[in-house]
Amino acid sequence: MKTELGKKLVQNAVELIDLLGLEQFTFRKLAVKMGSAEASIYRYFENKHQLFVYLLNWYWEWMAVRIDFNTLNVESASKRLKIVIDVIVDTINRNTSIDVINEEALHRIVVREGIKAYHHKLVDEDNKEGFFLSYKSLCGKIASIIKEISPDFLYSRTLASTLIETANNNLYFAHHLPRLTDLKAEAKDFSSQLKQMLEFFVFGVIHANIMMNVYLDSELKEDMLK
Amino acid sequence: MKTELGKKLVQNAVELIDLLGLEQFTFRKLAVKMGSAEASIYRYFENKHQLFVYLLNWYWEWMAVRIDFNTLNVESASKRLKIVIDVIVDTINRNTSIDVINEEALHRIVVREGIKAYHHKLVDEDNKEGFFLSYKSLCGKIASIIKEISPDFLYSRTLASTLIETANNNLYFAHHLPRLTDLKAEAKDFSSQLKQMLEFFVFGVIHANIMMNVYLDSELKEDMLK
DNA sequence: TATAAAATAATAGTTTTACTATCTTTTGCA
DNA sequence: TGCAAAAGATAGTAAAACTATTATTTTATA
Repeated sequence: MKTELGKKLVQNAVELIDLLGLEQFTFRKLAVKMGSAEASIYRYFENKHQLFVYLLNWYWEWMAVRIDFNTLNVESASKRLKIVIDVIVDTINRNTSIDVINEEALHRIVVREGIKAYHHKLVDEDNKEGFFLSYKSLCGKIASIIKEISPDFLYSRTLASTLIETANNNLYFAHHLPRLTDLKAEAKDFSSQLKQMLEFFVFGVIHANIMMNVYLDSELKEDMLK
Repeated sequence: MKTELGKKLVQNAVELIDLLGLEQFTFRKLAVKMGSAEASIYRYFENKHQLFVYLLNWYWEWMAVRIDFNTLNVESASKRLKIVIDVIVDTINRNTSIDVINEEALHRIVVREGIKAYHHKLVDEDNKEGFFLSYKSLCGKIASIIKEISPDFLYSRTLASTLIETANNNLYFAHHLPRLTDLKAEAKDFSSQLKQMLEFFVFGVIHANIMMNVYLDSELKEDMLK
């Protein structure tokens, strides 16, 4: 991101992956789009996978920054968690003339193909290299908010990663595999419906154990206990 | 699956994808392993992606059969849903001499790379071809059990797909990205811990609206409502 | 049973992708 | 001005993805 070519590279990579999909995207095509040479790109990234992971890290860190910015001075942990959901679901309006990265295009890439970064045979090697630190840190940030809301909640990390993945999945499903979700992509208030559903899921689970102790109907309680 | 070569192909494909990962797996390597020719494989499958989708469909249909078999004559919908969770999490002991498909290897493939089947640029084309009917039908089956438990629950499809994906994710995370889950892969009773967690999540969400009406503490209720 | 048609197998290609090597040119900047 | 680092141009290799062609076997039925 320090050199002109580096910026151009990342900018064009996001646009081209958004357009072609990760599988059809090649360094050669990127070079042609940029009016540059394939070999020049290899000076920045060893291969397509490393470029992809770089872009995802950029996204995850951008998310963390947006969460920090938007939750600053918000006392209530519950309110902060709701803001997290807003940040995950919404993309912001970007300033085309200033921004290097097209955040909306990158968001589409993340929703469609982000999981591929870590769902492969060589995850462990990648993980040792620190490829997923940003994602793990983002989940950690969300998990700690959950812990604030309910300190004795056992599954804060799982809930944090599930929140992110469920948000992206249902956005994707609504557009491409509608039978896998209850949301309708056509709905005018789709994004607020998605947020509402995520809040329902997240707060439902967080308060499940609290509520279990209150709601003493034996049959239901039995359902929830092993 | 009707011809000898077809069986050998599918059997060897599962073993090789398990071993190499989808990216490193090629038709040439498969042909060498089978002692057959690359072109012969192309007569069965147009390309690697179609073979992969075939294997996933086999898996999803196998899951549906196992669910039907194990929930037969089980009255309580809650109990049936728990059985669904058991079926998703556990792999069964296989009979090496009879089975064409190594279900444990296929399960590892699904957990690690199953999502790649539908997370790509050409989903819509694939979906039109009916590539994901088995998966959608499996989710539908689970969603209808959820509906039985709570007929006014709004998110049965989402919860069904989230259940499957969360089960696979947390199994995968525990082994490769432990900071993204609360479960410990080393734990002796790992699989029962995973089931317990999934039950907690699923029943927690299902009963969230019921319990909301009972648990009237205003602050918490406010948290859960938009 | 003979034989043509159809299905399957093996062989040998082509094209594209992923990556490397090498040399030349440009450019930032001391 | 000089010079090191970055970038560009060119050309290559190895493997992957896919195809066309020919050979062999199976099957269908006269």
